[in-house]
Amino acid sequence: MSGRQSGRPTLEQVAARAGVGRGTVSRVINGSPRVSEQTRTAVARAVAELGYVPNQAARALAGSRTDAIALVIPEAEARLFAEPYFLDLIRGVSAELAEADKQLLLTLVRSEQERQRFEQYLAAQRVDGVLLASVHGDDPLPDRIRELGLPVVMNGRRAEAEPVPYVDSDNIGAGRAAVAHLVGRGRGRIATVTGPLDMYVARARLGGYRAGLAEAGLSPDEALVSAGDFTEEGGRRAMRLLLDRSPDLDAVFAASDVMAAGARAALREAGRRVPDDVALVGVDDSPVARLMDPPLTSVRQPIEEMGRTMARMLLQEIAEAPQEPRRHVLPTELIVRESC
Amino acid sequence: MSGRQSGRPTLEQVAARAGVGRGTVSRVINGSPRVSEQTRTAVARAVAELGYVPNQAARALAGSRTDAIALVIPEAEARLFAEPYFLDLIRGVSAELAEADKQLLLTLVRSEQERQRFEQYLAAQRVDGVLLASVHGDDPLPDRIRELGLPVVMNGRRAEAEPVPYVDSDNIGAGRAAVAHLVGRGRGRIATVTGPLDMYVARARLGGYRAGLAEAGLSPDEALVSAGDFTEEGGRRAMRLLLDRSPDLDAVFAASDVMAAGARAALREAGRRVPDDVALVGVDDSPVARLMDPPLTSVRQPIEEMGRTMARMLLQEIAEAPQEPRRHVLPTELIVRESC
DNA sequence: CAACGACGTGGGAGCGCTCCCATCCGGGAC
DNA sequence: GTCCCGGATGGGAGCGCTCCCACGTCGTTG
Repeated sequence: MSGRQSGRPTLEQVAARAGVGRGTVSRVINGSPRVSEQTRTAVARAVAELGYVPNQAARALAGSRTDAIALVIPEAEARLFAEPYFLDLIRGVSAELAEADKQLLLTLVRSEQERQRFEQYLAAQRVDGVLLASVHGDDPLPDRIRELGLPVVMNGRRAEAEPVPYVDSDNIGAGRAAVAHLVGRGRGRIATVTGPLDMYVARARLGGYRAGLAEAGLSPDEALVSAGDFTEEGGRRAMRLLLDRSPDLDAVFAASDVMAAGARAALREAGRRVPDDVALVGVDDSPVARLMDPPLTSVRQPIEEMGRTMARMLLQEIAEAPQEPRRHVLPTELIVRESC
Repeated sequence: MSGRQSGRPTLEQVAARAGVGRGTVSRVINGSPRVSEQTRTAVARAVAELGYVPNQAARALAGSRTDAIALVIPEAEARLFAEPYFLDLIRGVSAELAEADKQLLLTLVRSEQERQRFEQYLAAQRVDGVLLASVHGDDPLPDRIRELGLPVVMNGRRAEAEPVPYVDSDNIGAGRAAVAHLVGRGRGRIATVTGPLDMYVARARLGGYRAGLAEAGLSPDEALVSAGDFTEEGGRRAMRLLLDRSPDLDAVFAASDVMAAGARAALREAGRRVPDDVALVGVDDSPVARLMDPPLTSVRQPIEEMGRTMARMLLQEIAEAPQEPRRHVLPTELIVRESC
């Protein structure tokens, strides 16, 4: 209730009130150990009395660090995965950053022009590091950012071997688990609707599918593989193609829930019952899976946890104290419902 | 390709290169008209040659404006509306801000403690203004922020009469449109599953439902009104209750798609066919609506447009040049599908 | 008992920009 | 020719902080 007369208080004013020097207050604020207990309390009281809050701009200017990190999401993908994927990711990142008292700058990139503008930001020293979601197979951005000297962590990777630090989910394991489950239910003609194969995530899930077949002693059959594009319509088309080519299939592993929904519609059109005639498994465990009829068995990714891990890794890179490895592959989990 | 030797270039260096003073370069950068054409070009060339990008922190410190705005989303709601609602909103906000070259700081608030921390940020002068999504009926935050002297714009409102600038969708119109459609299809016993009535949005949709009945000359019946909580489970419970109380109902207006999905499940359990026995309408036009069986008729809100409008309003408030009114109610639109 | 670290502290020197005032220049009015 | 005015320009004075060096003031060592 005091000392509020002229704008926000500054370090200087706190120092005067506590009867110490500017440097000392700064030390207390930043938790330096080189301050006596007595002084510390005196300063803390002055801070409380004046309601002092450090000016972020001044801090950033003097200390050349912003306490903010950027999360970049390509707009096209945000639309594609309309699912809560990105929200979950954001939630995880946000939670971890909040604990570290860092700001989250969200950047939706929707055009090449905006991507360039974003590189400008980086150059303007607005953030201490960058989180990249959903990187394309040939995206040069991660490397560009590193050239600028900024720490980066990606969600997913561009290829099996990825030089830039990343957090991915075990997409191969996801495919294997799905196939194993279907095999366990007695299915022997298991088809798959893949994502676009220029994305590593799609290739990995397909690889898992193949590995699953091999482990079950089933021989691969390219007629049972059809490429979708992670959209519902794409799933529908791919499913029609599969039914056409291999009418005897008795199960389908769709590389995403949305495609599974499309496949389900195509199955209905074709008069196939789920799960009686054809069992169905998706990936993502999105709300859509729960609401489908019948509810969809799906492989869950720990999306929020990926977000948290990314943020944690980035903070360590920024602190130049990477304690964890620079690559993380988090486990997936099969959620069994009535679709198989 | 030049002058890259010592960190990023500063204003001073650009000035030296262009053979002018610091002030002049600043004027050019900021588009001041008081610069001769000739000087302007010379400076522009120096900027390009050195790859100069203004340091944001220095700008903020000297100019006391940050070119960043905060978007605050209560975590609980983000979970509730798991739908793409917030992503769409973010998309709109982001698009508008990108055009104005402003940064978007996303803040997910998940506890009272974090809310207080957020107020600290504001005091730390990190942002020029605040966008508030999904405000509770009795949320004091909007007023608190205004007390701090920061411009605010909310998404939705706390009550019919709302002092703080806001952008809302026409929820009353949504209810009326839904009912009118059902009446047009020959339904006469139209029930509704509402949202939690301590939220204005829920009350408004209920109000629209009632207005719709009145306009059709149907008499209201409280046995046809049941409160949900915007969750699937809540929708299911409310629907069961309605079937119990009014077995003769022939249509339901659910105040959200998610609740409609719950209601649909309850109808299935009860052996009622949709739309033959009971017609169903939701609100949001979310992906869930499209994927339901049968696909759900739903009232679409212009979410992304709301985001854009909010951002535009806020920018005007910041510039102290509000050209638009401080309240916006955007129209909704009925998307007809097979559920009625 | 002098010399010497170690610790706690004060405050100068910037960080890179914006704001603003003083200065300069040229052309028109008298 | 002199005076005046307005537009263009240079650069000082901060903005509020961090960094770091210098300065006591002790307790300890030889």
